[in-house]
Amino acid sequence: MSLRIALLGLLTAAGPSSGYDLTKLFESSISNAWQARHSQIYPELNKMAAEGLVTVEEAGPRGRKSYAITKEGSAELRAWMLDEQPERPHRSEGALRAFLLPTLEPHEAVALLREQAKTHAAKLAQLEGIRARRAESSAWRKPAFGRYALDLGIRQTRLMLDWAEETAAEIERSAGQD
Amino acid sequence: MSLRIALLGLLTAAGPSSGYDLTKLFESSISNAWQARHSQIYPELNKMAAEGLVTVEEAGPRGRKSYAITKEGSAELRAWMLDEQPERPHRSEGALRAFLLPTLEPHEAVALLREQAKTHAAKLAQLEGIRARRAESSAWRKPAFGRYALDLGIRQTRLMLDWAEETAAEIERSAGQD
DNA sequence: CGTTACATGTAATTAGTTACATGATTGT
DNA sequence: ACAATCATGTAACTAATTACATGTAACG
Repeated sequence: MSLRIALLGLLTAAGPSSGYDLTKLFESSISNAWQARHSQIYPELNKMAAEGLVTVEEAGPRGRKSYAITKEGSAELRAWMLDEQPERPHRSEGALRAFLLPTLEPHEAVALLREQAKTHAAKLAQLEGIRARRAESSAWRKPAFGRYALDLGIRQTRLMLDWAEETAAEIERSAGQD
Repeated sequence: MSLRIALLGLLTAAGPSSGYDLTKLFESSISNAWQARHSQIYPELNKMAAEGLVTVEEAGPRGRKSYAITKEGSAELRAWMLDEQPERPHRSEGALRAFLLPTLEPHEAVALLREQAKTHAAKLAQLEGIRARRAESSAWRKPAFGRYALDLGIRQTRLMLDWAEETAAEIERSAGQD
């Protein structure tokens, strides 16, 4: 269901778009929140069109199909935002790795965490760059789109960075006592 | 692949266990990191046994099968921890909601965020309770198992709580200026 | 004329959820 | 006897990934 919601959200945020456009939007704007490949997006758009959540304006070069959200689509999106239960199953390879850290030798765990800290630092720099350069650059209909998710993404990345560094330091300290 | 890793990790952390035990461990200990139903766990254990990553000691009442990790299984787990690429696709309904916040009226968004803050506060209290009561209570072979993942979970939950409250306050402030 | 980007699809496979199905042991 | 818990499985379906397949328009 969430793919559908993400598509309806992008159509609201960016206005009428093709499947191709939406595929790129997944990569460029909400990849921290959700992602999908074109092979999943195209069939879903066709299903949604059949159900009346979006309309197709078949026009444009190369068989391009532009989709626009309908009243029904907006209602579905709104219902999801307001009604849906808060806590759905959540999977995180990062958290799984955290759980499994004690399967490694302390020096290996420390090296792994330091490596990950580097990756998170790079991602953090990238996200902060986006925040600095945002403003009117984006294609959103309201400037607020993307802002809250970006802020959340920056906080989460910083959290992972701090956690990795502090946990590495802690393991080093306790291993040194042996 | 991650289900397999999670199972190998639990068998390392808790020692030989049945599919039933592992199903409960998913619920009670690593639900923040990964979850799986028995209908996914049982077939996966059988596949892993066929591939030699675990051994079956068919014994115990009610057709209970106890699984133990093998050398090959440990090697697979270790390889995943050390070799695997860091950034795999990540989906988060929480982040998707954050992106979609501007589709709501400001007062609705504020109400939603405050509601979520409550949920996160409850979860935080629960996790901190677990941390306070831990020590020798758990079935882990090393006391460190669960500790790093629990710390990470607490940090992440606190982050969501803070983000929800601060974002609610911010939206309220900017909506008040209209 | 060739390459890159645009543009849409389907097929095969793997991962995960929900529902169905069955039976044994323990405790009251 | 009854209920709760232990214990394992399969079937049907939905979600997602990877690979296959095709063709058009724009740019140099």
